[in-house]
Amino acid sequence: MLIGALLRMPAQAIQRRIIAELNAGGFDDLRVPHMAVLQFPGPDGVRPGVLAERAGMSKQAMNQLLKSLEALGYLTRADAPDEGRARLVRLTRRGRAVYAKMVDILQGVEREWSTELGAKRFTELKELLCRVWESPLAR
Amino acid sequence: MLIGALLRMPAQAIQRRIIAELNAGGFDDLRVPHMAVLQFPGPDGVRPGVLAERAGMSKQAMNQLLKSLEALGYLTRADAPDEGRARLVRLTRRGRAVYAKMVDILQGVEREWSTELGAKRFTELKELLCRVWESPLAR
DNA sequence: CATTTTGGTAAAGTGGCTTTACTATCGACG
DNA sequence: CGTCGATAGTAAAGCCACTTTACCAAAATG
Repeated sequence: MLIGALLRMPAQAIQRRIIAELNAGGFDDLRVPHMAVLQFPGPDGVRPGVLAERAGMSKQAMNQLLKSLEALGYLTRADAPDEGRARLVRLTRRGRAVYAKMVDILQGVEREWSTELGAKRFTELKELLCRVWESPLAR
Repeated sequence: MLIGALLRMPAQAIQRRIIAELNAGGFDDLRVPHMAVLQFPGPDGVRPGVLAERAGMSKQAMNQLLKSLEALGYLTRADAPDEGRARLVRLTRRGRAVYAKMVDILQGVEREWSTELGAKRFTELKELLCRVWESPLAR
């Protein structure tokens, strides 16, 4: 079993679970593509272009997602105070609520994995993944 | 940093790299959605419906991908010998070539990570991910 | 101040996925 | 053996996300 599949499968499982639990928990208007915006570390105080680059998509595509989430009441796009042409995404109360819910869900996943693997091994896993993340390989 | 991001980011990086290297290596007609078919453990000898379930999409969507890959010469859809209504996907020579290329790319990634982390830690990482995969959590 | 670059927006086009609907085959049961 | 429900696959229409192309405004460059 190669590393690609070993990372992809649990990552997908977590993604499906987040969507399902958000939809069941009062945020039934969120769809898979919206996750590109809400992904860690979240869009609050960030420029649209930066979000686009993070998500690996065009600025236009990101802008559509942002307009959608703005219409649904999760965020606003305000003019940046310092630079005339820039804008800043700000989460609304509802936006902060959904982000907090996502953190909750993920912490639930971590508790389950920790029980399954043992706390020591789970910590080890996270540390190894952190090392990968810090290295330039994962970019 | 929560486990969702720690798994997602390297998984995405690997995905991007696979696409880029395949496109640069003589398979420039493959797009991201096609990866849903070529994903481990590969489509050879498998029924369309099974592939759809693996990829987490409808049978119709999978069928469109299969038709696309058939038109590009990567696979064929033959009638299953045992059951009249079933079909079996078979990789063509070109299909096997691209699958082998994907394995090559992933082994390259594994070598790099192994160098970066150290062989011992990399093996440890894979073993932990295997444990997660074997447990029912990752489904 | 003119030119280029950068951040963002807008609209049309493309393509992938879902929904709805259908055919063919298999298995179970009377 | 024949009917009926379930299963495997296909087909077409609609929707939605993303790209492409084009554009405007503000900043940086000279």
